[in-house]
Amino acid sequence: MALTRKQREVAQRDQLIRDTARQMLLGEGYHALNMDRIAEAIEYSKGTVYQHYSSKEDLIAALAVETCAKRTAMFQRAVGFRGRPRERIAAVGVADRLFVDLYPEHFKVEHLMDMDTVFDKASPDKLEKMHQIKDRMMDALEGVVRDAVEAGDLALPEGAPHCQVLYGLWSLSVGHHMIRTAPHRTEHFIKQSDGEALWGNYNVLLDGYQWKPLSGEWDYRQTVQRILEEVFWDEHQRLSEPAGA
Amino acid sequence: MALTRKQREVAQRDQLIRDTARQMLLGEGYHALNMDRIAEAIEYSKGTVYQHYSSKEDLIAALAVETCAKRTAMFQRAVGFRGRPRERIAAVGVADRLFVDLYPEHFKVEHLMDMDTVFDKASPDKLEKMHQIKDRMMDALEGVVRDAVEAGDLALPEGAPHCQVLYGLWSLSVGHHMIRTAPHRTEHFIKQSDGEALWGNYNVLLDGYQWKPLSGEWDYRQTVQRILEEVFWDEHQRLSEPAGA
Amino acid sequence: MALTRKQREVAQRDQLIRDTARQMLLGEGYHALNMDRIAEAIEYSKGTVYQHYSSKEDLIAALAVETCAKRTAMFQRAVGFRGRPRERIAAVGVADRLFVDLYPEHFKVEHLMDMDTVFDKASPDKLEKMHQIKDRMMDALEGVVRDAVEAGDLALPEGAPHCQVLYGLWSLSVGHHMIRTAPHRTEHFIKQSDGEALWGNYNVLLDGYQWKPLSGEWDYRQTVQRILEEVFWDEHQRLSEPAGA
Amino acid sequence: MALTRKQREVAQRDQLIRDTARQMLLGEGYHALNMDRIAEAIEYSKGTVYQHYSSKEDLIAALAVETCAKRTAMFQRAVGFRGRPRERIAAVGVADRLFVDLYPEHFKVEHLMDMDTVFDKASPDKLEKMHQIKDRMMDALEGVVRDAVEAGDLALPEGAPHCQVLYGLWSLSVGHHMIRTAPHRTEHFIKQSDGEALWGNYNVLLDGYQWKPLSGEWDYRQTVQRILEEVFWDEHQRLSEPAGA
DNA sequence: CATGAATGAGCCTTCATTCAT
DNA sequence: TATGAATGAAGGCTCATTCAT
Repeated sequence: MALTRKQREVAQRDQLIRDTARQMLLGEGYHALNMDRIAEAIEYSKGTVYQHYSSKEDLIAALAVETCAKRTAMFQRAVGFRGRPRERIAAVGVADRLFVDLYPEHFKVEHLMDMDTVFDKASPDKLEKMHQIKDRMMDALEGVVRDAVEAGDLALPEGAPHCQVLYGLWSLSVGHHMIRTAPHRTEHFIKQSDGEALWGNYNVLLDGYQWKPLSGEWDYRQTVQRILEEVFWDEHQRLSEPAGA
Repeated sequence: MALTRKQREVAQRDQLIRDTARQMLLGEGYHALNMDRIAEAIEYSKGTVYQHYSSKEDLIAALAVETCAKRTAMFQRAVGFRGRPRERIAAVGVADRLFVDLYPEHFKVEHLMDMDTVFDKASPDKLEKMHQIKDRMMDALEGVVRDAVEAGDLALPEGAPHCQVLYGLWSLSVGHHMIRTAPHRTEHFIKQSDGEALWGNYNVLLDGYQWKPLSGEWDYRQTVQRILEEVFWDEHQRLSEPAGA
Repeated sequence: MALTRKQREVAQRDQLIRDTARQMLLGEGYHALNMDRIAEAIEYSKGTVYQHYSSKEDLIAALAVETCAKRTAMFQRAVGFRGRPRERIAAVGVADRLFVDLYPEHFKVEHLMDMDTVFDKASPDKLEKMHQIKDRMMDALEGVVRDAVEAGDLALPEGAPHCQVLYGLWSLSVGHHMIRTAPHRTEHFIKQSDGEALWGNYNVLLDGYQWKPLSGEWDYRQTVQRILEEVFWDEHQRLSEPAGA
Repeated sequence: MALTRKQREVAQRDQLIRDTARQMLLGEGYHALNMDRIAEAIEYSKGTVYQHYSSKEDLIAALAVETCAKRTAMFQRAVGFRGRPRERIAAVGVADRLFVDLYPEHFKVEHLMDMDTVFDKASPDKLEKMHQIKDRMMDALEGVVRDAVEAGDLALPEGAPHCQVLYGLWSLSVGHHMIRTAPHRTEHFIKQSDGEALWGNYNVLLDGYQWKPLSGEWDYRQTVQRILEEVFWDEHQRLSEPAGA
């Protein structure tokens, strides 16, 4: 048990490094993200940072893996929500909404992995892990679509492949994230609260696919409330608290 | 008039610089984009490049402005398509589809502007211009939505602000672009041809908004054909030609 | 006596460290030689390595001292070979030949001591020891030359100081070692087996000094055989065995 | 012709960089040799140094190539000395003696090329050039040996390959250089002036090979004088001048 | 105007060494 | 005594930017 404390410290610092890196990325942009500044910010030496991540690219990959894993886990839990497929896919939407707020820089990091030399220099096991996580995410989502089709709740348009609906939801989500985290003046169309914009379109798209809404009267609010309470209470609480707490 | 030739040469080189920068960005990624390589590629000196763009950030901003202007222009032309609002907004969808293929790096550049120090160092007039362009784009798009509502073709869901539908379309588009240009393995959901995926969801979203389709039988293909012929013949031709020509 | 086991363990580890360092130097070059890798290779911690050697330079000095001592010891035994001076100096030649094969990195290490900061940072007693060893080596060698001169077997050229012959042999040896351990393409002149090249010139140089060969017919092979059997049987055996044994 | 001045300046700085690097290597050892210090010493920026040599390894390779070329050139001139083979090979000896004094760090640099990652990172053309230079050197030397054999001046010992004599001379030279440039206390055997030690053994080795000396009485001094005057006057003068001049 | 040599701040990374446990 | 996490000086290299020609 003597080791456990050390290990905990290491794990904590691991987290600290990633959080710091994320914050920099979000706050001051890509160019502000460098190993020197991270070391300075966490008040450890550069060498120590390198004992956690063998290179800058490895760190970036770790950031991506971490949030991707969180996202997958949230989606898996969402998919497990008890109810009709439409309710379960709605839970995914809720998960996504929460995820944006919890990890607003997620797609920034993912995009970084493309622009940079990350693929060449990140440790292969991280890349492999990443791929597995994404596979699991797709499996979960596809499960809901399949269930919906089987249950007769969803009839895909003729010629539309099985995955098109997922691609639509995915695009909406990615686009939303990108627009959200841009420092641009986007007040053009965003006159709604952050989540509303995504959530509204999310459901409209599902409606467009004629994914059968629940029992005549579909009460968004109530279902969302149930999802939050039954599946994402922790995340919901965390976001409701004042930021500094 | 003696100056005119000079001016033309300058403008040509301007274009050459931007095209070269774009190509590098798309082909070899952000890290390969540097002033040395650009100068080398265009076979002019670095000093000359700096006479066109006062800094690297200024060049990147210019790239963004250029494609954004193209996009706006295409959207404006799309909006001017003669027909019912649904046809006009379909024309916007067609424009977007063409735009992705013509300037696949557009959102990469836009994203660069966020991650980088671009906003601080790019010339203010470029940023101003950018804003104007985006405003014009929004005006054009909003016009269609307003017309649709006035014509009774579109009834926005209760509580949904006027711009939500645009935000949905915009997110879809941005998300699609980002996913497209990622070197990731995205074969997960993309089993359709490039344009299909976007186009399909674009229309489903409109359907979701219950934006009235034309005259009972809505013939996608025929309308698209008309749009291409009447509005985007040039762009369509350019994309159909063999790349090298 | 309880300590003795501990002491033995320490001495063993001492040897292990030096052997490991040597192997790295020979196999992967100077840049691969660092305290981290040594610690890893011997499966002890870096701190432990530092308990043996107070600095990297101290370790390198120890390597040099060790092989230098071996070399001196071999030369002293060679010099003690029973026979005429020419036979005794031949025994030195045989010793050198064997030494190259046993410690091919010896001059690499010695050279390192020059290039590096070794002299400033190695423990003074090691440097002192080194000097003593070299003195002893010279004493042994000079003894043979003196005996040869006294016995009338060798008449140094006019004006040639007493030590010139030794300097010649020494240069030959050092040069041979350096050429041998270079990864260069040296196939230019080396068409002989490894030892032959050195051995041949060694004797030719002695002949050049008109160092009287034994009894009319000088049989290289037989004398070498006798030297190996009577003086260097162990070393000879060790080199004849398969490497892995 | 306008360019010529620039080019001259560049060439001069090229030389300055190499000279500075050499000086550091000789004076303060390998660890003192780094790009920062070189830049500082030549009073140019690091970037400028890198415009001359693309990497540290490339610079080291350049050092080696330069002195190796000088050496080859000197040997080629020596070989061209008019006289019997023995006189010509003596001229090579003289060349070597001068070379040691002119470029005392030569073999240090050559050795560096082995220890370092030089082979991997130096520009391939430099490595190729190096090889060619060495080939030319060997050709020149072999020519003399062949001529000596054909002229009946030299009868190689039975079984000794054609190149053994060259290997002997080469070893002597390398060994001498290494011993000379070592900061060790080598006063053990070196009681002669610098050149004497090498020169003496050089000739003794040739005698050992029974390479026929000239006309009964062979006058070293006079021949050396002739060689210096006819072939290496420049080098000889340069070395005779006070160092600082 | 065009050039491209020169600059130097800044970044990533390594590794000898120390010291609290 | 053994450990190995932490340190931070040092070094290699890049690249946006300037300016004398």
